Amino acid sequence: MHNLTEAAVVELINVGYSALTVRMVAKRAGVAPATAYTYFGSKEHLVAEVFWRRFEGQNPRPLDLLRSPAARATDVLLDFALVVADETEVAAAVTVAMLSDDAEVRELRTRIGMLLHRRLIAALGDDTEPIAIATLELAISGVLLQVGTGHLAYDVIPGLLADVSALVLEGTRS
Amino acid sequence: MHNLTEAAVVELINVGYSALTVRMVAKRAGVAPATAYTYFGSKEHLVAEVFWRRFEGQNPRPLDLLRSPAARATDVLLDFALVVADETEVAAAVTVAMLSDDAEVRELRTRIGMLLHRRLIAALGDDTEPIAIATLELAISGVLLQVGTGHLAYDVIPGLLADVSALVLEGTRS
DNA sequence: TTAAAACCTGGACTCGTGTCCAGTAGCGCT
DNA sequence: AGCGCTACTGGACACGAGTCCAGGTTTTAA
Repeated sequence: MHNLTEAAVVELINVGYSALTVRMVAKRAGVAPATAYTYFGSKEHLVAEVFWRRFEGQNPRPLDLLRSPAARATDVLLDFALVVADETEVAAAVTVAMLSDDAEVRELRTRIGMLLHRRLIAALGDDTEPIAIATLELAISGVLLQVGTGHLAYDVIPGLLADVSALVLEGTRS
Repeated sequence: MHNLTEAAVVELINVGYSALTVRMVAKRAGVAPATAYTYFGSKEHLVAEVFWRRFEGQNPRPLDLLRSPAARATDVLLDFALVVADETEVAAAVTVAMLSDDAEVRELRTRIGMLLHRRLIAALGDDTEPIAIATLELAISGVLLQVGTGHLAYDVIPGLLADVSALVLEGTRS
């Protein structure tokens, strides 16, 4: 079952999301297709789970109050993005899968959103302007989306997120 | 062929994206499935085309220099979001479809991104900070995504976009 | 040791995707 | 009227998603 998500990653890297078949993932994990479907109700659920496992399993950097709020926000967002962004195929797959209207995927989506929200609040303090938090959350969705579509390269993400955080939290423009 | 995109919208509203079948859309448009596939190489392409047609066909409000830059940006973003956001099913479908790695969809994605970019530049002037434009673009992607997943309701969009524009372009926080 | 419970398996099934192609209808042009 | 071009058709095809189930294997616990 753990093997399944790992096998899914390998398949993603090898053949990409659209060519990924549950049957192949199952074979790679040494398991019958029917078994795979008892754990993951859909291809989307399987792939979305990859993201959730990695994100949840991450231990966030400790809060460092000496750094600026913008720097702390950047760290949180960067951790989030880097969960998958260094493997373009995986990022693309996860982005698509996460949009499914599958019940299990919806559940994961909610959990991920809440965890990210909590981490941002933890990093910034709960007296931060809600609109600033919301804007950061919208921006990071956008980043994931752009990475998934290949319109944003991996190596510009850190700089971009730092700029966005600075703009949103400090009004540092240009 | 025009009938096809219109039929697709009806189907989306009736049964949603995952249950939408090209065969049904074709039948509704009074055309054989094979014919549908000569115009649209994939289900994703068909749905993405709905967005593109509507967005391109929109005639943008005239530039009103008396209003603030933030207000002008809000208009552009709002026009973009409202292309589909008032029909949740359509928004969800378009968001998913747009992520496909299909060549035709990639093409549409690029065109849409460029047109939005041009409209923002036209509204704000080409001396606007690139990071501000980029943040707005990321945020609007995020909005589309959140609407598509049902995590953002239609009626909060105008207020949200106005707040984001104000924050990003004027540093108006709280 | 043995019975019950939990888990896995192969294989069949429905249905939609996307492709292909030989045939036909319709249209403009001469 | 006759020609040719383009558009559409229907039907067959390979293949994967997701479901189902009867039977087998392993685990647990008595």
